[in-house]
Amino acid sequence: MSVNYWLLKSEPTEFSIHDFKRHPCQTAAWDGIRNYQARNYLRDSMQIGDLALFYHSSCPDPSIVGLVRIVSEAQGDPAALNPKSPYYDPRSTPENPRWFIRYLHWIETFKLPLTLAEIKQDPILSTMVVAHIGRTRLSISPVTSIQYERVRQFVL
DNA sequence: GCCAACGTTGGC
DNA sequence: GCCAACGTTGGC
Repeated sequence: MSVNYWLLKSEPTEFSIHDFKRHPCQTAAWDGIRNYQARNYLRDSMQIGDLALFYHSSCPDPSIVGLVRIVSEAQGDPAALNPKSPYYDPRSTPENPRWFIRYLHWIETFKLPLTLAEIKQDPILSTMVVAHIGRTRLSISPVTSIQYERVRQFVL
């Protein structure tokens, strides 16, 4: 079983890579996914041990800023069951969850973040899903091993 | 704050 | 099942 690579988007004002590093056990639930394609990646395609590039969006300089690891199976998102949560969804039940979370573990904050502008300029990285207008809404996207290795060359 | 892109909803 | 209207995302 090989390791898959992913890219996960987070707004740094909500939860940044720096918040992640300071989080207890450097482990946090990845929750609030309310997009079906992202849900399917999270629930069906991710495997424990997979690596994910951590991307800061909706900020002055959108960038890949670090690396995290998927450390749990998919679990029902409890926020979907809480009527007071902005992520509440009455169609989700404990027996039949509609939305899911994964626990992630912080691995690394890159010394040199890789900006979206740089991603778009690179012939290999410009093929990444995140670089394409219209796919920017996808909060979880797959990354190839070639793309991942290319990112590593920049952030070293 | 603008707006392109596109997912979701709901009437038919 | 089509598709118009609407809502959301997110770069700029």
